[in-house]
Amino acid sequence: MPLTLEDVARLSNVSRSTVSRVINADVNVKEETRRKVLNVIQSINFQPNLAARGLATGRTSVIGVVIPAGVSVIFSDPYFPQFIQGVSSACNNRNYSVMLWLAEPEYERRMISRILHNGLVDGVVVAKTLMNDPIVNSLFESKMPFILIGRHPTMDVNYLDVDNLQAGRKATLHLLRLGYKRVATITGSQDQIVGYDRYQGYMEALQDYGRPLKPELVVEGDFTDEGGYNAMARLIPQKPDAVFAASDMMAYGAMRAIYEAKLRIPEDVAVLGFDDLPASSKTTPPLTTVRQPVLQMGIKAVEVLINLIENDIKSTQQVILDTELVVRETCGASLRR
Amino acid sequence: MPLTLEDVARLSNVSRSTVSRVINADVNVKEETRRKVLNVIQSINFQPNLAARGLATGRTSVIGVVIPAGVSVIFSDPYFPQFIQGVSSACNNRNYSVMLWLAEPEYERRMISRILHNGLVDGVVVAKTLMNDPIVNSLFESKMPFILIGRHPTMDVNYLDVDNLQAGRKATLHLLRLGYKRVATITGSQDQIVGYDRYQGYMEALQDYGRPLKPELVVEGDFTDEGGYNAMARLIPQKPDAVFAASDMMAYGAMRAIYEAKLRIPEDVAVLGFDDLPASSKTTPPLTTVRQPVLQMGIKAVEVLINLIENDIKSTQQVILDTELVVRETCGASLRR
DNA sequence: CTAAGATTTGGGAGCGCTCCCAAAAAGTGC
DNA sequence: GCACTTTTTGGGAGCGCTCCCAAATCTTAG
Repeated sequence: MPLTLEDVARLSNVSRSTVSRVINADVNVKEETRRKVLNVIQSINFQPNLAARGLATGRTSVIGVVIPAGVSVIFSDPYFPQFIQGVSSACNNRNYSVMLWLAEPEYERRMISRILHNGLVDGVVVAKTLMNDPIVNSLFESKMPFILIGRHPTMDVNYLDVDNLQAGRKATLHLLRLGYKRVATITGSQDQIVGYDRYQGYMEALQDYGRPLKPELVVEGDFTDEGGYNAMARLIPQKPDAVFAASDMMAYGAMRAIYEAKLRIPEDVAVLGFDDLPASSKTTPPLTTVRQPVLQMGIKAVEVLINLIENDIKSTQQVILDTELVVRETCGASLRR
Repeated sequence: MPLTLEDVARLSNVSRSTVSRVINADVNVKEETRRKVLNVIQSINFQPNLAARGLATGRTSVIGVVIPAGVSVIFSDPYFPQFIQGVSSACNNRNYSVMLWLAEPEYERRMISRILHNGLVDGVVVAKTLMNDPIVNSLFESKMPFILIGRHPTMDVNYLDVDNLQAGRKATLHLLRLGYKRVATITGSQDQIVGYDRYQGYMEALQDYGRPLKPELVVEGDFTDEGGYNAMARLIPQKPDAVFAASDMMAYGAMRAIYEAKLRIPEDVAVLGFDDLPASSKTTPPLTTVRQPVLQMGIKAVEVLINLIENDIKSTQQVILDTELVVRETCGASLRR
């Protein structure tokens, strides 16, 4: 039922091969012929069958996006929709399609097999890398092009990241410069590289300022609202005057905990987040935070990946994007100067 | 480089055909042979090439998910991640893969072409239907199996929905029963069917109670926080004592507007939302809302769709899932009885 | 006008799988 | 042990495309 190259060939009095050349923009076609064929293609709205093309070329023009994050995170964090939006947009642009895999532990092995051996995709974007992700190891051993979002601490792989360490440092320094004495942090999960890096940045900032690291002012969260709330509840008895939360979601939770303890923001406790989610400009008071270019990360990741695929590049590439400190009210900057 | 059926055949001393039978669980294979072949498959971790299979069978075991909603919505609404999670989970379960398309106006025509004519997918789930979506029309005219999330007002198509009208009615009745006299509503976009239906439910509830519809108590929102805030700002001068927002996001915005007007919730204005987002149990006070089984919707939609595909069903199917009124604090139920 | 070269076109082979039909093997009854 | 049926297996054809090589056509210079 669907149309084939052969149909187009017949209708335009040329051969299958010539039609194929026209479709693939081969230069060796007489202008007149090209026009004739293009007309036919247009008029019957012909689209080549991608399975057949994939079989013949070994390429599918599909890239896979793997989201290893657990269920809880993807539910509540706008990071992923935004990232996927970027990926999707870049793919549309380059005429690729997006295959989405959410890693569920039960299916993980099967999923990896499919990705690697089934010939479904030309390359893979791994959104949010865990410290020891089996997918990354499998990809590394295969010859499938892939790019991680978030640097990898040990392997020499393609990745795209923001400089979380510098960003964490920048955020913490901002609080220290404002004169806070007991700057606490709610870290992200330490099995995620971003969580680890932002915490390192916190520690470096303390060092820059010649302040000792006080373990009682460090609590590990899990990037969720809930986690931020619980962490802050544990932090409050330690009387911090400022807290750097490694995600906006955790900052929201922390703010709730602070209010429930009848403390004021930023007068009693200043808060600084990370992500600049859309809601962060609308908290009371508006949240000071570090903005990540999430959409651009999706776009850029795809561009790098497609470049890798199409030009068969072997050397690894690392891309670092900038973050930006967005100063609003919760850090108390307007009060303190 | 990748392994083929022929390789497996050679290694297990049978023919290509027999291996194919084993892989496709054909009954006409001697048990002994099957075991032998399976062993080889296991030991070399063979995975059939899906492009080749797709070409031979005309099926890809991939379903497409189309999200026509505009950029702004997908950014901030946890509905989509959760829905996709359901879709993905059901697909993993049935050994399908998910192709994701976010509709961007510039690429819409091309996207539709790819979906319909490229042979990439066996069927399509359209998440959130707009009133006059070109994608729906194209799908309807093609023979591609598809299912809409959200009923279609005029066409006889497969869909899965919650009974938004009843839910809107149930929500409004809840407020009326609590004795509120001026029950306002912030509707969803009226070019989305859900927005329209929930508003119909609101009107029916008023009718049930013999109350006239007061146009000054109805403002159209766009399902976003921002839209809810603006709508509520316009509503406040009309002195409503309760408001039914057609989404939780809008309810959040409305609550901000109410607080900024120095009014109390629920004493001065009661609020009722729709969706039961994770954050809704944590607003101050916690939001009374209508819960939709979003995850189940994703799962169920895929199950219906795969059934349609695999059994080549022609008659249309409509599935309606139940909603649940989640009574918390913002409706003032605990105060009023 | 012709030979050599450049441009353009056509058709075979093959990508890895499934489907179908026919051949081979195994089973059955007398 | 033979004829016949049933089960199991093998191999050809073909899905719709690309790639390659050779054939056809057009150019150009002598």
